[in-house]
Amino acid sequence: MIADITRARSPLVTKLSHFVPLSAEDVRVLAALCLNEERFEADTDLVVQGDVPRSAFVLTHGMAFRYRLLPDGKRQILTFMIPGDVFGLHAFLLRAMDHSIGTLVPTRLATISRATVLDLFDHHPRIGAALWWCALQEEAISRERIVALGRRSARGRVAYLLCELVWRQRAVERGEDDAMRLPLTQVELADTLGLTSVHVNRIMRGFREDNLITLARRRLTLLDVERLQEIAGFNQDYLHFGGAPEEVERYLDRLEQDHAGPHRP
Amino acid sequence: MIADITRARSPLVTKLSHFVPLSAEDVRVLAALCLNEERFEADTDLVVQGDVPRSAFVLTHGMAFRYRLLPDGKRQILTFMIPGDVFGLHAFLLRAMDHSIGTLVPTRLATISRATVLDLFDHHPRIGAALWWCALQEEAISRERIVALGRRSARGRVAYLLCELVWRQRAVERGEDDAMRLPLTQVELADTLGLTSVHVNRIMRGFREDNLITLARRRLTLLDVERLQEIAGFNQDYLHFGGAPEEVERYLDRLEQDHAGPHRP
DNA sequence: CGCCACGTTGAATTCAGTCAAAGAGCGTGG
DNA sequence: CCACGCTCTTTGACTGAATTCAACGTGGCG
Repeated sequence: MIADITRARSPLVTKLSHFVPLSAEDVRVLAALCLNEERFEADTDLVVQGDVPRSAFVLTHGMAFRYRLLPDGKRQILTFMIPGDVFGLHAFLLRAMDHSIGTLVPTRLATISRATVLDLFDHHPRIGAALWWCALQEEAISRERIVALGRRSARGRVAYLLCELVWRQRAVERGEDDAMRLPLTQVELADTLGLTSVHVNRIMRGFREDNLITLARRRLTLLDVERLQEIAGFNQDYLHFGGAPEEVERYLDRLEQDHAGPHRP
Repeated sequence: MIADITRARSPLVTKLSHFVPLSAEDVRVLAALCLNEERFEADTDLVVQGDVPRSAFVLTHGMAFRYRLLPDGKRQILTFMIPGDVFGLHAFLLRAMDHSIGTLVPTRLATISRATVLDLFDHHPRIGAALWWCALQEEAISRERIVALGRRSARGRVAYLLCELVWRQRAVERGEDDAMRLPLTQVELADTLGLTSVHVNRIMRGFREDNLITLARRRLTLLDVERLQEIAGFNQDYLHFGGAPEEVERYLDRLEQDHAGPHRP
């Protein structure tokens, strides 16, 4: 039974495990969360600027992105969401979304009701901590994006984005470490990095000519991660994959025990 | 007594009140939080990249900024913190800070221990909600920065930053609506907006020549907010000052009552 | 008074954007 | 099966916004 769950380990579980070690019970609870998936086609808006946020979601398959449309028609892509990413955990406090979320490819979401979110925080401290952690990581990713847009060259920005996506992918998927599906057009890369698609194209060509990447049929492979990270000034520390400090571990153990009584009588 | 507290209304209370209506009790609790201030000089690092985060802080006086230093010596300023801003609420989950925080002017902080943070969330639901809200606002500010850096012209970026700072200031301070202390050098503005200080200088001169701003002895006044917002494509909605949806209000009322028993027997 | 950090200005340079057109890949339907 | 049309990619020539470099002001403070 446990073996089954482990084999079928969802991206969510894999990701959260990087932050906080989860109990078998936690894994079971998380697996249950993802049972009711809803499917969406590619190029569909999941959430639109101005909507009232309702529940939280886990992205279980596919890929999506947050974006803002400006009055003059320009678009800025804020972040990409890959399997295992959670969003809208506390957004229900807001009156209106300040950005939209759209799919890049056919995508599946599991909805988490507000009640479930509150229950997770109340009764599953390790999951609660891990979810907080996801929020922290997302903030860190935003900060890194600001750094990239503010102070990196166009080449550096492209290299940085490729590195980030591959590192995040690594954290939720077994197997191929330096390759991934990249269902992004050059227009989308440009709208993410504050560049034009023409310029992105020239930079990608450069990378291909220098044997740093291959990109065929929407598959990206980083041939020389070292060199790319150097170009990007990339350091994966900001993703904070690497567990909690001792102190937090101890704290969570204590909470776990406090809950053990009522929950396993 | 209550009148006294109201008169001395701290920036923190003023800011949180924009999000969730606070009870007199809440105001008292928040006032108590800010009693033990620690003072720091200008140009001092409060937190350094790599530090293990320990507790949370409220900035009560002065001004600070989050920043990242890059290997090549460049600096990117991430956000500015003004009185009433809270930081580090959940950062203690992390092993290491991925950025630093420094003061711009003499600044005072009140420390909130981890235990206090947890107590606030457990026993003062309205404060807890308001603090969550602060986190949401901060995320929204980061997203807006990404939009500015990615898709706005240099002129638009400068205008946007001035608007944001003045709007945030308005939310914590009575009186002058379109003016504020701006203790930033042009180098700092440049490091915030992904520009060079030379270019920032030329843009500010332009704004002055067009009678859009005055800037004398570190005091900034926006003479034509409308026009500046137009240049920036600025819309204050992303700051989410404006209260919670009905639904959340009702939910908080319920929680409040649940807590009324144990706390006021 | 004179230092020093910050602000201001000009001229040359460059990185990235704009515009325009051609090529490649892919699904669809004749 | 191939031709068509669509979207995305690629390429070149030109333009322009912002940077770089370098010098000169200036105002606050010891």
